[in-house]
Amino acid sequence: MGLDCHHTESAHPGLEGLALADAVAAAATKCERTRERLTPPRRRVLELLLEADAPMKAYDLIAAYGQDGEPAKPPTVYRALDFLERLGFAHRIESLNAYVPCRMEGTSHRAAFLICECCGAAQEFEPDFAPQFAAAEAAGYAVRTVTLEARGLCPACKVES
Amino acid sequence: MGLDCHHTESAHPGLEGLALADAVAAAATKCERTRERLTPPRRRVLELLLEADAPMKAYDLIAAYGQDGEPAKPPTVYRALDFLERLGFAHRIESLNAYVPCRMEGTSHRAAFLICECCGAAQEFEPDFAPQFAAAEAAGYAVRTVTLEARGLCPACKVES
DNA sequence: AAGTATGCGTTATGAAATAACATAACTGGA
DNA sequence: TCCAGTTATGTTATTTCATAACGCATACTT
Repeated sequence: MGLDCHHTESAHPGLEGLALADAVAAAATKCERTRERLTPPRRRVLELLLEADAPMKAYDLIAAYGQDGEPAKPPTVYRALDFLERLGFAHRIESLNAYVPCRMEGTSHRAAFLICECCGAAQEFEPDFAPQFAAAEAAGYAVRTVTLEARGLCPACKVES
Repeated sequence: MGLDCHHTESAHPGLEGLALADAVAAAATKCERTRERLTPPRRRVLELLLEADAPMKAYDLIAAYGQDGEPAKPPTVYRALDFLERLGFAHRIESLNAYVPCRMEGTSHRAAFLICECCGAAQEFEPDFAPQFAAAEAAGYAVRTVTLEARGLCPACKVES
């Protein structure tokens, strides 16, 4: 999927310049409030995710890490991703083995994505998990996190296919 | 997660003997109806999934494949898994990199799981994706498949923890 | 200042999945 | 029944994804 799609529009073009700086600053502020540390590797990985137009693979992040072209070592990036996920700044998309910055406001432990199988775009949306929660409670489960990944075609790709 | 859980009960104990044979026979019948072929490797992997008490990793299947202890080659198992997923006989649980036999009747392209972070059990449940579908349609997406994975504690583990 | 916890750098390894190509087995016509 | 097309398997090797383990550095906390 998502191989050689010619639909070049991106639902979420990456951030640049001021917008990028603002987004990083906002994350830094949030960290300060909770006494978390947005250290250089964490900040760098967050930047890379925010700059990207599409979900990034861990090894893409590793390759892009150094401004000078030097790659990072894998644990550097995986640790940063763990942190960013823990704080709700990023999500892992399981079915893609890829990562995106969080586009939603409140960082509840929930994430829902519409993934285009043609162009590879992944759009986060606000999930309403009420029926699923109800089913889980009925089964006696105590739910902590929920992730949902819907696969199909985005509006642009739907038209042309 | 699911490391050294002492809660030995399994929500879905594996099948044995007649129950196992019946389940495989049922799959064979379904295949005949749609002119699909339940070949020996496919049948063997399905058996292994049905026998298991919990989600199985691909390399567990590879190791357990031969009755004589001989492992399978990875492509053998991955191809069988592709087939079983395509026909709705098995599901991949993305957040575990593991596979389970389908426990639900109708094989729609949907799957929802309650995954216990303590004992590793994964219970399939019937999803009601109405609100998510509505959200997707509203965004212009044409949804093909949906998977949902809820993580938390199963009833048994909830009590003791 | 000492002790503890957290994070980073580094090397190496482990785990999960697929590419590529050759061979074999079904399927459906002529 | 033979041939051609398709589908499935066997096999080797490789790629992709992720973590273990260790030592050092930095930051909180008493």
